[in-house]
Amino acid sequence: MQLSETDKKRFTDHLKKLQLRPTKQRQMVYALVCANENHLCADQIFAFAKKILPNLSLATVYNCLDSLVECELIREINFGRRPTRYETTLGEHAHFYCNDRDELHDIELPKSIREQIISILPKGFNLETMNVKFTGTCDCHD
Amino acid sequence: MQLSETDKKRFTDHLKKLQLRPTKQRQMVYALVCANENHLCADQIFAFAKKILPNLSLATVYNCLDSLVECELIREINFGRRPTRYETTLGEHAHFYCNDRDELHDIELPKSIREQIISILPKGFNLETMNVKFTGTCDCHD
DNA sequence: TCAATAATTAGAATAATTCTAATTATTGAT
DNA sequence: ATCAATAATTAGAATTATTCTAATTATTGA
Repeated sequence: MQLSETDKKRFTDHLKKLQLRPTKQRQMVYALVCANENHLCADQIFAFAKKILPNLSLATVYNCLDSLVECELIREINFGRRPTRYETTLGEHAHFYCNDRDELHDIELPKSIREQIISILPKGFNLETMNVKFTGTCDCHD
Repeated sequence: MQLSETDKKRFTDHLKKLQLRPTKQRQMVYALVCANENHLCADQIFAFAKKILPNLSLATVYNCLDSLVECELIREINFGRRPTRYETTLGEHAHFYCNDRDELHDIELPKSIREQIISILPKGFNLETMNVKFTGTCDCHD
């Protein structure tokens, strides 16, 4: 639940760039997103964080997540109508959503393929984000 | 707002395969999804359809959409936390969501690229759907 | 035409998220 | 360190999209 020195620096630096304050709530939320492979959603983060910051409000978790996304420390992942999940913004990859187990898996996306995908965009489309998403079932039992 | 002969046949055939009944509500909803390039969402479909079927209920629109998806006449498109939109299942393509105008655009996705993307999935992942999604802004004024 | 079954309806309920207004914390300037 | 200005947090209400429920109506095959 603690940030490494590197992540702590990343945390303060990214926030500072947008003049956002490094509050303990934001740090807690960021630490939880970093610590979990499992791509937590807001209410899971709230449940965990509440144990350590008992006065924490769910609205604050949403606010924190929004500002962490804004300064690009974390990214949103949406699948269908399921609640938004979050991950740290380290490296590009695709996502696989397992219907059976309601779980997300990261899938490595080679840079060359990523570039090919982006190249299909015609003129006049100004790209901000690109996502590759799979759904299905999987044999993983982690 | 009327289905072509081809689409009408597609409609009854697909439903029949799953023993679903070709009701006038389902046909209306299907016709609206087919007729609109604009990838309507449930409440837009409801608003249009209500003019023609005044007793129509929003729940029915959701039910119809669900059964049309189930028998693969239409497909859901989700972007972030926005309401689900729908399109007919004709051909594979990617989607571009324009943040400025809250609009979806179809982007042609060459088969070869699609195959390459699918090939990144490791063993143990049993694919059901694959989606390529872009966000950004665009110059389109349609 | 009738019974069985499926679909529709209206409205209530839910889930995730956003908003609001009051309180508290953080910041940079003194 | 202190203070004013500003930003963030909080609790709870509100909203949005969607789903559920139970009663009514339509469709189907015999």
